[in-house]
Amino acid sequence: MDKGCGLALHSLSNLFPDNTSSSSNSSTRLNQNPNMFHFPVSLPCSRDDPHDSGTGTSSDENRLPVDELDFFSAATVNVKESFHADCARLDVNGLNLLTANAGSDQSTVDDGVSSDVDDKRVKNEVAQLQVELKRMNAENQKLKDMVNDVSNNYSALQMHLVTLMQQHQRHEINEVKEQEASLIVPRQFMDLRPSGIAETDHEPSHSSSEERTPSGSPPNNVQVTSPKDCLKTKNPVSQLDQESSSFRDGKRTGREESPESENLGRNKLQKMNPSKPIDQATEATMRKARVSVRARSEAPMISDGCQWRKYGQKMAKGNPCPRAYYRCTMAVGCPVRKQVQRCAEDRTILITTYEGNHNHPLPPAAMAMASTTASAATMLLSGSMHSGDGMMNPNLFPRATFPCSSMATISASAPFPTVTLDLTHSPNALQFQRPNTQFHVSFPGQPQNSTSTSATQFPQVFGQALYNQSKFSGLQLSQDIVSSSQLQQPQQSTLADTISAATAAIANDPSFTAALAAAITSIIGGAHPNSSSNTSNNNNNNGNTANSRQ
DNA sequence: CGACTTTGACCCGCGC
DNA sequence: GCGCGGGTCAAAGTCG
Repeated sequence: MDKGCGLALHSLSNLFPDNTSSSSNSSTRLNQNPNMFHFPVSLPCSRDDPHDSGTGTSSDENRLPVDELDFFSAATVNVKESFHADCARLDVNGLNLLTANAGSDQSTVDDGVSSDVDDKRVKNEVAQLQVELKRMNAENQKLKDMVNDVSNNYSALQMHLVTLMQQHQRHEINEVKEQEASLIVPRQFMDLRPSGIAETDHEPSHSSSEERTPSGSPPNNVQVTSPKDCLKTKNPVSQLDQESSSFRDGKRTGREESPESENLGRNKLQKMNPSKPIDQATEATMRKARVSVRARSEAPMISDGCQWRKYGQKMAKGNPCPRAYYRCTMAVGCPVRKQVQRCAEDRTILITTYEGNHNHPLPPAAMAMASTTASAATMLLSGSMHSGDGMMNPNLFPRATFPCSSMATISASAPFPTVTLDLTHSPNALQFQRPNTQFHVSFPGQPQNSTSTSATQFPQVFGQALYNQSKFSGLQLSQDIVSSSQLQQPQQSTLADTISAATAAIANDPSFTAALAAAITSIIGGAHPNSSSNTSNNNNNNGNTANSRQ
């Protein structure tokens, strides 16, 4: 009940901001913590304010202590009048507090009568508290429903997004294949590969995923297990993951889970079967497509909802900070890896590069990041893998305006096609300002100065993924990305507010859970984010052992 | 004792 | 062919 008293004091003071005579202590407390959540119940301690000197009025007791009764008997007129005025105003404010007792309390100073009155008042207060408790429970249930709705909507949107992306990719692949078919036909006559491979290579009925599956790999190496099939039907994201993992499975050699041997097998296979340069390049690009996130963080690693195991560390050239290599450990054989390195120029900037797609179910927090990487890989492939010279074909990108086009660059520095999201600029500027985030789209073999024509057409669907990621993964997000994604978002103004509040919290604490709490808080629209960020942050860190151990 | 990190060695691709 | 740099492996060490 002590906590309830504290809350009640704040509530009462909140209702009576000009009440200084009777509740000086409560006013003092309010001033000390003006941001405390104002629980709208103010019954048990409303009367002990004037003499709150440690004796404490317990509402669990039906009878007040004698000294308190004596206090009532000897109370000054000013205090009494102020108290009853408080009660009257409390009633006016719709809480119906103490009004039944106010008159009788004013009419008598007899201890016995006052005791009865206090009993009634306490009972009344208990009843009021119970009503309020019920109301709060109902409100909590509403909030739970809201959170569930948001989560469900997010999942549904994510699935829909990936489905659309796959459809789009298939469409583009078919178009390009038709275009390339006429160019490749003369070369096919020079191929020494078995005809069966050529048939499968150009089998029009195959989906894009099947086409990415190495047709030259031994069939018995392709794992089509029932759990994965279940994943395929359940989750489009997992379906993407399954595509990438299945083609890796086809490459596996002696060491089952060794990515190195995968590369080795892939390279050997490519040497043995050089007649499929396009598909092999496609596979390599698919595996090497990367999403790089630059964010300011003092933590050794950003929390993204996955569990990672460090498997290596190297000193990269030109950077005094070591580069750490992590592998996803949420499932055996998950091909997803990430590299974490601090920026050489600004060591407060943490550069996290993701590669690959998960082949297992993910928690919601990790789903956001997985969706982003999958989206990035898909988008990169749709623009890079089918152009004959390795250059990105802008015509393959859906038409979408990208507000930060001036900040987008195409770099040849990246060895693999890489999308870089630069989130290192001032989080305060995220509130309602425009471009601070730089968005880089890097492809190998492209000159640095061939800027932004392709990036301007970068699908806004990726912006959607980034929006989701930033909202649910604890990453800072610029209004640039958000604004592009909001082209598909209803309730734009409220979303902007939500994102602004969430990013403000994220700037202080880059953990996912804190961001989620802040986002939910902002959706709810009233509570203070500091009430939940600390504990949620601790919980989140527990889920990332690799992070905690560093 | 199992899970994880550290770190030197190894492999591979690429440029010269 | 050689050297460099990136990426990974795996034995040893560490931690809870």
